[in-house]
Amino acid sequence: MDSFFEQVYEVVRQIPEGRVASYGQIARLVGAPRKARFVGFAMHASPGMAGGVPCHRVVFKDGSLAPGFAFGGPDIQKEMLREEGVLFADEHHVDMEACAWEV
DNA sequence: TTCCTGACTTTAC
DNA sequence: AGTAAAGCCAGGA
Repeated sequence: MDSFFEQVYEVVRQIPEGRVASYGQIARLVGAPRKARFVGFAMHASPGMAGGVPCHRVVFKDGSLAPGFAFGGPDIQKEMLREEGVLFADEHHVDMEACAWEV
């Protein structure tokens, strides 16, 4: 697959544990800062962790999660990230300052 | 081909 | 700080 989605998957796949990246950040890494929306769509269509795509490490630019489209609830995703060592600024906001994925 | 939709981002109130 | 509207690009019908 040479589609834009594959590029997103490869980038997301490189996100280490305890680290989170925003959609715009990933979009910029693939060379398309305007396609942030498609990054999210790619996550939705992604095979998940089974395919090496930890979509739970992908959050909004402000660190908030996706309510209603997460793994059965943003609380689950939050707990998963917390288990990996991701710090939280709020109950539904990740501390991007401390856990922002740096290339 | 055109029209519609979408895990986003930014700006404005 | 929180909510609302506009802009953006690619894919599906």
